[in-house]
Amino acid sequence: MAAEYNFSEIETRWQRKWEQEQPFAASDDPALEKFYVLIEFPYPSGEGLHVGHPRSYTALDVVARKRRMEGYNVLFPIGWDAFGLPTENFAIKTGKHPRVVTESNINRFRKQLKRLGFSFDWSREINTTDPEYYRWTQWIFLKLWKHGLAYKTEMPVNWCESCKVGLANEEVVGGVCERCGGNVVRKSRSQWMLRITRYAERLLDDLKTVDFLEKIKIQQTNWIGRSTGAEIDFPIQSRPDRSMRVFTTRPDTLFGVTYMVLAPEHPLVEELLPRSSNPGEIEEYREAAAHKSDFERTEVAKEITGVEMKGVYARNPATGEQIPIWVADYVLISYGTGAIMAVPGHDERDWRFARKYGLPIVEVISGGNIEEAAFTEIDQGILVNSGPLNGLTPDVAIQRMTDIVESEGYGKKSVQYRLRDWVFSRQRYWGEPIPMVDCPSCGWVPVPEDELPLKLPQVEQYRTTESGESPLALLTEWVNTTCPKCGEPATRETDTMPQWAGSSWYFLRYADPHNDQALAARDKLEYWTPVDWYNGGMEHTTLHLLYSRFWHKFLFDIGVVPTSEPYLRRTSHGLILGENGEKMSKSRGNVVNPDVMVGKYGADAFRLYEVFMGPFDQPIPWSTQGLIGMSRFLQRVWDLQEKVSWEAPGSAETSRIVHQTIKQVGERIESLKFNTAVAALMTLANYFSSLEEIPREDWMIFLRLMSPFTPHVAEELWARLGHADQVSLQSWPAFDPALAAEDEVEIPIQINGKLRAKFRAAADLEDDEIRSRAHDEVAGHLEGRQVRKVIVVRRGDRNLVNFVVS
RNA sequence: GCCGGAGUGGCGGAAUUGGCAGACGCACCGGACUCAAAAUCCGGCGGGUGGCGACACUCGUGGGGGUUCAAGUCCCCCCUCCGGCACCA
Repeated sequence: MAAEYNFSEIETRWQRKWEQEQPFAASDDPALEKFYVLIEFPYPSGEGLHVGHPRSYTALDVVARKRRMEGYNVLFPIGWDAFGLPTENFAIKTGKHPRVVTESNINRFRKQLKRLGFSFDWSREINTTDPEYYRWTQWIFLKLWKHGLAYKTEMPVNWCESCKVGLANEEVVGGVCERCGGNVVRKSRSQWMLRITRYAERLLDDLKTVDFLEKIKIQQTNWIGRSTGAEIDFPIQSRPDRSMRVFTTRPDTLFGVTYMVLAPEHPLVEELLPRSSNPGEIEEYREAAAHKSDFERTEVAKEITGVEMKGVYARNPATGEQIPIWVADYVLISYGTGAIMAVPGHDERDWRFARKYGLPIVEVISGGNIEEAAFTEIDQGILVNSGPLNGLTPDVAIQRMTDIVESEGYGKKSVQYRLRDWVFSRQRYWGEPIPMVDCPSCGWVPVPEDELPLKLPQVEQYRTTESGESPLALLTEWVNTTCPKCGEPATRETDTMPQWAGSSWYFLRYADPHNDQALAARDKLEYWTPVDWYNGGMEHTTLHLLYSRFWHKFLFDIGVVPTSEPYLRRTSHGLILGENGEKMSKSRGNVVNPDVMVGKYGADAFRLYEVFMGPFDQPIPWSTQGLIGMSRFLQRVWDLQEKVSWEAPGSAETSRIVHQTIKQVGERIESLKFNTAVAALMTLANYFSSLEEIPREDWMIFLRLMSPFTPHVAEELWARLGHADQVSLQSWPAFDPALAAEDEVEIPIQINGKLRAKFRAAADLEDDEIRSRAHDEVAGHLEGRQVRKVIVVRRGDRNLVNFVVS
């Protein structure tokens, strides 16, 4: 009689062995074929591990373990994305240093992860808050600066009026402060920016070269938001030396322009103000627009407003017509040229605006009813009232007009991106200090590379100052320094980097985590990168993925990394919801604690449930009952070892099912269908339990297939067969199609598409034979009816006969 | 508003991409074991009609229409839910 299935004893024992022997450490041997599996490294929050974390980790652990068994040298690393707001907020509340808080959070996370038996290479653990790590984050920043990709400019920040704190965008929820619910306004501040827009085109085009889930590519594409069109100059009548440049995607509608609009922040407004007859009114409007928060600006979206610059006119370069100029905040300074030509007949917003202020609406494309609504279709209608464009379709007219403006010299083809430059400053304590010095005579001067890391100094308080500066600004002796260039007194930058900084390159550090000469040695990067398979949450598809691709492309350009894309394949997992189907949160009281679950049912059952619960990429509600089902399954598997026999002869049937399972499990892991991979294993186990004896060879195959999912129990059962080595270090079972093939198949018979009967036949039976056997089987149904056609389908194990009768 | 995803038993979900709808698991029901319960094992489990019965017929994948010998899967229209973006010219 075998011993009880004591999962906790078994799991602790194997985990201890792995801890001592480090069997999953990746070796830097270039002779081996490598495979780099990456999960998003966690933020070590004070709440500890969430049941959502292990969903992705287990899935990729399955992949990593399978690849190892397939003979690859697998790198499956782990680390900590440890800078960030919750820790800082906790520090503000308790006065504990964020470093101390971070350390204890990490210790807890590490312990929790180890308890789940992931095959991480713990020797490569990294931590973004470690000065030896952020030294290189700062180094990359200096390189960006040197190449003109970092600059400082006035930018609005989110400012909570009641907390007196600058907020990150993520902390502004519905226009109010996430923590106190106070009103958030925009304050202008000088901020560090990164020119990600310079990479917009490559970030977009290179998506074609990588294997990301289609929806991820679509989200990135939308986020980058490429628009092609033309820039056109409209001369200002009273200022012949000035013109107003607009961007439009519809140059074909140039003859329909009835007014122009400048964004309130547009510099031309200032210039033209004295020429207008109503400067006061315009000033007032600008003031009001400036004081609107983002929230108000979008809230008021339905109500479109503006003010005319009376007495100032532009001239339509195509028609020579005089057109009025308006200032309106539905035009954004940050997109295009900050100015538009308004075509109310064929743009929905312009139409609403024209209606409201009684501006003329001219039809230049027939096909709609511009009295009712703007006609915006691009694949319908014919150009009218448009001189040389008359009679063309809009798509042709767009090309024609672009050529005209170019040849006439008042415009040019133009591509605009919705992507904005990356606001890289945070007025926060718990982040990487930006290694720059402000010198009165030299301007911004980088801290010399050999002085990195520029360590985060000790402070008394962690809160952003009343004036909205980082807490570092209060450290006079730290702020006051000398200029690295001229040696004169200068001041340090006190802003820190956003949390996105450390995570934009961490996967490179894993290749060579202890290097103190470079972020990683070139040969190690050449060996390990790019990442072969990266999985993470959909919430990171836009920002993190884009930022890290941007940094990687930059590092490629300056010769630091060998490839221009960091990740070959990117997949994503769905959220785990509470049992009630709502998002898990403390306030909803539906949080499931992984420690409790692992304690009660074991890590193997927990892992198995994490991947079995449903389709990997979809949100799924948690079900503790479902987890209990997994623990029952493992108990049954444990009991099966009783039946394993050296003598059992093995049968064709058993081999067939075993080999079908090898195929299914393998394929389903590769295509992220972990839930059905587990189902196939269960089917095999159910089959085993119907046998009197299980042939030892077949059982060994089963254990190898199980081991990526439930490594502890698989090792234990493997060891109990008398093996001294580990099952996770065995090779992945080879699939033999000949053994998997059925020699007899069941053939369903349909009459007019309706199932009427089935029969069993040899798999190699001739079609004619099948037809006549099938005919006999359903003779009763066919009596008195005329068979018009017989369809026989023979496709692998998909067989079918259909009689079409009348 | 725009972009994406989804809608299948009481529940989570399968269905090799046009070929037997409901794999696998949960819940539930019945039986065995037990003094009893739990655990475990065996059996059942979409709806309807007929039959004591193995079974037969019939309806059934959000709704409506279509293509096809054959539709959960393809096409058109509509409804609902989830995620992302949102005055982007």
